Amino acid sequence: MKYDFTAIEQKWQKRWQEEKPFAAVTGDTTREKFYGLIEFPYPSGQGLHVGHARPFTAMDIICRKKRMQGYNVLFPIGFDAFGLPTENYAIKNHIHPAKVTRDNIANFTKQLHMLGYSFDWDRVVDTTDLKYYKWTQWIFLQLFKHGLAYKASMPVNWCTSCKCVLANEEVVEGVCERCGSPVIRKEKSQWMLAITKYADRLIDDLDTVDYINRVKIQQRNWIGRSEGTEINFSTTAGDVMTVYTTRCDTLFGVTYMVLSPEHPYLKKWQDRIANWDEVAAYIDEAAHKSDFERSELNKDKTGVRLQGVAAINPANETEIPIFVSDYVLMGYGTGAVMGVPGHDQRDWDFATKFGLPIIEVVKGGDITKEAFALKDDTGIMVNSSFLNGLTVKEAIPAMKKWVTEQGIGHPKTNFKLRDWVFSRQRYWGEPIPLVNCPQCGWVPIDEREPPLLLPEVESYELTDDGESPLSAMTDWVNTTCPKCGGPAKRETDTMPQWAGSCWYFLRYMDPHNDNALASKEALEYWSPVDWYNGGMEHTTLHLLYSRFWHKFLYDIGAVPTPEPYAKRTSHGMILGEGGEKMSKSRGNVVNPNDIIAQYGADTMRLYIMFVGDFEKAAIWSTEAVKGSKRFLDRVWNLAESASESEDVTPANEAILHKTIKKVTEDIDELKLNTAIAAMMTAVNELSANGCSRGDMRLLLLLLSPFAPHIVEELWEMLGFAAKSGKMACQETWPVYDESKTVASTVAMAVQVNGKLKGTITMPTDSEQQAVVDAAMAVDKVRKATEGMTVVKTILVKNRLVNLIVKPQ
RNA sequence: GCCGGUGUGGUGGAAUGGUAGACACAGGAGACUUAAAAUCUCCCGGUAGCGAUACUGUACAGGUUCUAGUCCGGUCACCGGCACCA
Repeated sequence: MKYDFTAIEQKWQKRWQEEKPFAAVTGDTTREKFYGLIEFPYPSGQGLHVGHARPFTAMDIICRKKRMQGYNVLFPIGFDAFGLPTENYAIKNHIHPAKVTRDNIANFTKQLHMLGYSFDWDRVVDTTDLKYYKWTQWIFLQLFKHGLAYKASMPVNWCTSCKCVLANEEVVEGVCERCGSPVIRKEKSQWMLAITKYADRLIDDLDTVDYINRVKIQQRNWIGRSEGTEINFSTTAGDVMTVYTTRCDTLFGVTYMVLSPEHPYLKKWQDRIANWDEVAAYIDEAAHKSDFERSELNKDKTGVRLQGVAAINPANETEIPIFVSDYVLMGYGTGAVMGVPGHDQRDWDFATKFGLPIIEVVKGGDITKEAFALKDDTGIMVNSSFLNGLTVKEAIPAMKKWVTEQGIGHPKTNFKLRDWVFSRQRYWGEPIPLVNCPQCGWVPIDEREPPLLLPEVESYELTDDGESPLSAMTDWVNTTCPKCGGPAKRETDTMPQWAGSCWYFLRYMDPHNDNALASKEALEYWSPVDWYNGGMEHTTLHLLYSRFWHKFLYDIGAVPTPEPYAKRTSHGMILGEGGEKMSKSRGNVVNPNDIIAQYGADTMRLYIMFVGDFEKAAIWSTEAVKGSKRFLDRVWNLAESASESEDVTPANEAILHKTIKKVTEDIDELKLNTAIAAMMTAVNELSANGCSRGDMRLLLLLLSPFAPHIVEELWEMLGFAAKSGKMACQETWPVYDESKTVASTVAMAVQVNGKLKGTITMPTDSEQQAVVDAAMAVDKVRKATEGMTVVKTILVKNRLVNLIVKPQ
């Protein structure tokens, strides 16, 4: 019989879905659970991409093995379906985004089935489903009620093409992450989420979870905790000006101050500033630049000195000038910095340009050439009164203590992380369930009322002033205040795409619940997610946001664990044939459907796992796919030629046990490429030795998570299915016997002075004397040791012997 | 600039400090075939040699060690992230 993959795959996919579904979770909550999670896809019009196949296949393998090992496994799938591409497509083609979403989900579903993934299809989640997003809205309302959602007028990133506010995280190199158009700054009243209130816990609790290191490091750097000091400077204007510094030890070296152009004192001091016209012009210029332009253009420092106002250095009572310069950011610290040109390179550049004095307060560098910033702990304090003679490390706490005692400052922790801009002036997103009442302010809709439906609109186009399309729907906008009953208006902004993905893994635990986001029992049993795999690109966005929401839900008692994911791994990208990113414009996108049609889904699954180290980027090669197909052909032929015996062939025992061990361990460590290589080696050996049905049985069980269709077919063909009444995927995962993985003899390397001279075959666990005797019998060893004395022998059991020799 | 990662045959990639190149792809030789495809067998880092073999080889130049692709310090290149963060 021929290996007809198309027929086989259709047969088994149908059976798994209709006749013998095996992937649904069991209600048996006494069994140990395993919750394996992949990042649910955005159902784009392009359909599934080989980039999806890599993480999906890996987690499918892990979950299929866990099921065979007896776990109660939850392996769900869903769709993150709100978002701009769908909305833009809808606008362009005049099709309702809900319809676009439905069609795309149907297409994705078909493609996912074609790859044989063992998702629990009863638990599909769609973020645009009212039954789902009413709970997204519910979580938002809880955030609002706890003061973590607030409205603020602030400069926001405004995409000139999408006509939409973007989060800082969505702006890449000054352009919109999605459409590539320039982003400018614009003042707008926005809903914000106070993620910064959780900054400390988001960092500290990383110690409690098993994430790969680079994810932890990236999150820590993104949150950017910095332990410093706030110090108050008095000014000749009478106002006290507060600065933030991590180097309070250099206070005696401060020779000027700089304010950010947005600093409120500038306007306040307008009448005192003699050169106000010049200052105002500078402020205006800065306001018209995007963040990107500001950082681009500021390689050369610019700024204006304020005439008529000065500050006093509290350490030595010296009067120092104040500047305004756009290298100081209003959004970080206090929007004001103290200038220490001797020990900060930016300050040094600035002081040199404006001819300001440079004072050395830490000895160790040459401040006439460049700033002596903190390197190692080499510097010793000078010109600093009571700090003189101390190291920098000693001086920092000493100065913190001093400013605190003097009442002019205090230690302060700052974060780079900003609060999350949560509004979008868009249609295709969750409506924000708030009402603005002229009497009562912002009021949440009544949670007991029917959920706030995203209404049908005539047009999804933005209004001319950049407001959401919803704002044009006066029937919907005009409502009554839930509190006082007076006339009020609904919020017309919607939530960003990240909202729905913040908690979807909770919904999978109990997806049809109408009374809660999930039942307490389901949450208790399934939390936390045992293993979450996803892309590195989501490390600082989705992964951080969802940890934040989850911590909040934990605080209000809605979920039982402080962290959502126990373990996080990350896959590398699949690059096109030329080693470049796959993209439509490069024309190097590989469609999994084409590979499935030509080679079958099992080959596709195997190849995408065999292509390389899972965590690293890998280059796709359609040529190399053949190798995986050939392997399956060999498995097929081997099964057909297997002898009737259901016992394991003695000659194959060692290789089979070794392979069970290797595949079992490699799957747990996500080393799927070497697991497959081990099975290839086993097949090569079994072919050479001749194999029985008993041998085949073990091999098929190991291969079952990787290439499930062909395995089920062969399982049936060899009569195992008829005998046990079970499919291979329902069988018990094979266990290896350590003693059987070891062969009776081993090949050992013989070295003389560390150089390889030959190999010898020895009984396993041979003692040193026997090994040395055998080694000395090797011609090359005898030659190399002739006339020499062996001064030392190093034996590594079952691996090598190294003879250290010296002339006699 | 800072943070993280990577550097191994023609290619993708393997190697708890212990025989570098497993397993594949491509290539070469042969078998089968009228022929091709498929399949099977063998070869396949470099230099020298008919060959046994010798030397050499994991980005570069060092160090530690009986032994280094692996550990340590330095340099270079590439990839990803952040970027005036005080």
